Amino acid sequence: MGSESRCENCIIRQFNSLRAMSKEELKKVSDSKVVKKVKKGEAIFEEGDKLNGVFCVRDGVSKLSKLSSNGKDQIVKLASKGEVMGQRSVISEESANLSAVAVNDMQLCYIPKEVIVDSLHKNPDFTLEVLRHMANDLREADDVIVNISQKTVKQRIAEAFIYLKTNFGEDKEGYLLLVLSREDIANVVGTATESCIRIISEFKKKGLLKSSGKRLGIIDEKKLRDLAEGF
Amino acid sequence: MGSESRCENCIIRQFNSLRAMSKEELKKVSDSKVVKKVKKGEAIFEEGDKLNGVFCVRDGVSKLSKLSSNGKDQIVKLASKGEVMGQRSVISEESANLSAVAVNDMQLCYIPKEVIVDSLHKNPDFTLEVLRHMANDLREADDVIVNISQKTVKQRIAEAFIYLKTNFGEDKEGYLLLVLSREDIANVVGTATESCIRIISEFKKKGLLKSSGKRLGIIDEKKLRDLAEGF
DNA sequence: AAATATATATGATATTTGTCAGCTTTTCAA
DNA sequence: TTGAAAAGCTGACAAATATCATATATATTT
Repeated sequence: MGSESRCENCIIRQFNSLRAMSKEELKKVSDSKVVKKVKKGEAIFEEGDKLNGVFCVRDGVSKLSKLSSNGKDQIVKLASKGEVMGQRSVISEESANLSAVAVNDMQLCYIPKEVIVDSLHKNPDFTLEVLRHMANDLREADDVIVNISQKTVKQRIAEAFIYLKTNFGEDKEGYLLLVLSREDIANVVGTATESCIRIISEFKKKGLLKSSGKRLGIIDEKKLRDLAEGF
Repeated sequence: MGSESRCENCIIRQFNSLRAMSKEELKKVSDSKVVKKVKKGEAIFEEGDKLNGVFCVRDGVSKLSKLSSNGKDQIVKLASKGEVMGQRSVISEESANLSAVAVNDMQLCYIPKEVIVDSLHKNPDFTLEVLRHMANDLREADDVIVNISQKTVKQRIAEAFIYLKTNFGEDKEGYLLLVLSREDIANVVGTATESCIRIISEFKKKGLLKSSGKRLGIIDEKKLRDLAEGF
């Protein structure tokens, strides 16, 4: 087994709360973890599932969404390299409130909850680190609430593109690295797919966005930002 | 000083994360805390303030809201007896992302952050308890996101009344104990005040709600629930 | 009690957004 | 490669919601 498959040596850990674990704790995690490969479109877990562990994203992106009573999915968060999914459910000892589906091919480390829960009780540094991450998620969620209820669909779509660029980057040609379908973008923004398509078309016509195949790229970031702010 | 003014004896503590504190920790908290009285409409802290402590609600209700770029307030949470406000900012070492304003006359205990931060580093039981509360807030925030983006204003207002009844109760005459202005209800739901008033009027005409002065009461809870679910 | 301010109410209208239908393009597997 | 399925696109229309104007009721101050 290569040394990079040991959590102690995993660079990704630096980005999440596992960095606050001791050598011994990491050894336990590493010994009990299972590496999983998930293909684009496959589910990692579903709303209502009892999670017996958490998933640490090694590669790829997952959408965390919740089905509303009218049958539409609302994407609440996009989790990428370094993020830990399922923590909330394990901590609350509740079943998952969100579904996780792979947006592209993914590599995950599945860590059984026992070792996590054990550290939560014994290592305050780790617990505090998890708490800090959750505090950050909560602030982001509050921001999303304000945006969805106070901004127009056009503003939110403009904002979504800025978000995709700053969080997932773009290639040398200026296309967003994270490729989402129009439906997924609509589900992030909380609007109908057709409305989303219409506005993206409008942005293309106005020279704010460009597209090539299913890839989308930002041409005029400043104008998009202004739009998102309501100018 | 009456013994009920000592945190060790405070019943309210049973509802929040302070219950996981040791006797000694509570003694420290009690010695450093300051009781504050805030009148209806007064601000406790504002978005952007640096918080040097947290506020434990002893009595009354506070609205936690965020100003959007279009100048409207979005109420993200209503905090009542037992809840601790400002935790998130203290944990993240960031300035407040929300404003807190008293909805009615309030009594608060202000606890300097040092004693909280100290316990967060030393007492994993306490940290875990705070984490559990925050995990719960996060789940609630996710639910709000889905509701706001997928339900109609009418559904959300129906839901808001169910929420107000289950969380704050009603008097013997069947009026909600927590009295909110139509504007506040609109800001909880994320809609224009006029739209909110219109729908409340409609609900009154249909015999779902009743009003007397500024008090509002639920007449037909079942129909309200059905409405909220989209029937 | 009168005067003023604030909250609630309602109509008319404009804007935004969703829905349905049909069409074109792309993707993917047989 | 070719044909089915999925994704993207666009128009027409309907529904939901916001905005503006104005009226009335309620609360607050003088």
